[in-house]
Amino acid sequence: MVPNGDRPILLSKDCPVRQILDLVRDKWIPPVLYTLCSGTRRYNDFQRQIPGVSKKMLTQTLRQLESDGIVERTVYPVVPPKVEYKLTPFGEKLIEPISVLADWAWQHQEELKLIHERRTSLSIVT
Amino acid sequence: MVPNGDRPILLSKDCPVRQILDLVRDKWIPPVLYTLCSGTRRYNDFQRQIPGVSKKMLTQTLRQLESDGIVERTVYPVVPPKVEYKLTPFGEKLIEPISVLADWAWQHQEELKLIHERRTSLSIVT
DNA sequence: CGGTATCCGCTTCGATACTG
DNA sequence: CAGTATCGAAGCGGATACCG
Repeated sequence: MVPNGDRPILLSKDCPVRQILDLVRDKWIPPVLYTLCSGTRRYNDFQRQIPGVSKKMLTQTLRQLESDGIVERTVYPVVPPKVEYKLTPFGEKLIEPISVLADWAWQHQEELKLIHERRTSLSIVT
Repeated sequence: MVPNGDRPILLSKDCPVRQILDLVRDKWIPPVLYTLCSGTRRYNDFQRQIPGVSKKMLTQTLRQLESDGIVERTVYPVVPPKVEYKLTPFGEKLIEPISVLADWAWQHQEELKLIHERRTSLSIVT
């Protein structure tokens, strides 16, 4: 982030920082990754553990992560259908830096709480 | 991120992780913070250094960051107008974890590049 | 120079209904 | 159980014009 050295700009589509931020920008990707941290999950597990996610968005997110090589999808040919999702090795590596962000957030939750409260109180006025 | 211990869920609005992710989700916040890393900046500096940002979004982003206590805005009563922006102490602290994310992205740019290329080639097909 | 104001397209996302 | 299909509202964000 800090412009040490002579790295290219953060803003072009070719910039890796831009690319990882784009991953995080996806509303449901962090919740899904979080759910997958502790192991293999089934479709319904996500629906129960992630409050407010619709089937549409859940499927869309899982498909995206699958085609990104972050999540592996396994279909068992049984009735009723059984589908399992788990992190790929790359997916597990991706957890690391996000964890750092998460840890920092927990350590500074008081400041973040202030920001959030100020934002919501403003949006009520407007 | 990793659900070690018995931390509350990442998904509620009260969760600090959710809150910092919401900051990063804002399209123009990372570019603006990046620009501010190396010191005080004026309005026009952002417009020149951040390709593609409109005045509307730039102003909106700066106002947001100001009311969040992340950026400090100083107006000099001169003609022509002169306005300076800089990070607050909290803003500078906020740079740390994002830097970690950025460093990770640079170290894994090959994998990220693959993801990005796959995504864009798919969107052309669709 | 450093903004506001307005219009509007486009994506995002939630709700609902249906399926193998 | 694990999806797919369709619709429509909301709002993000770009373009343009104007202002103190």
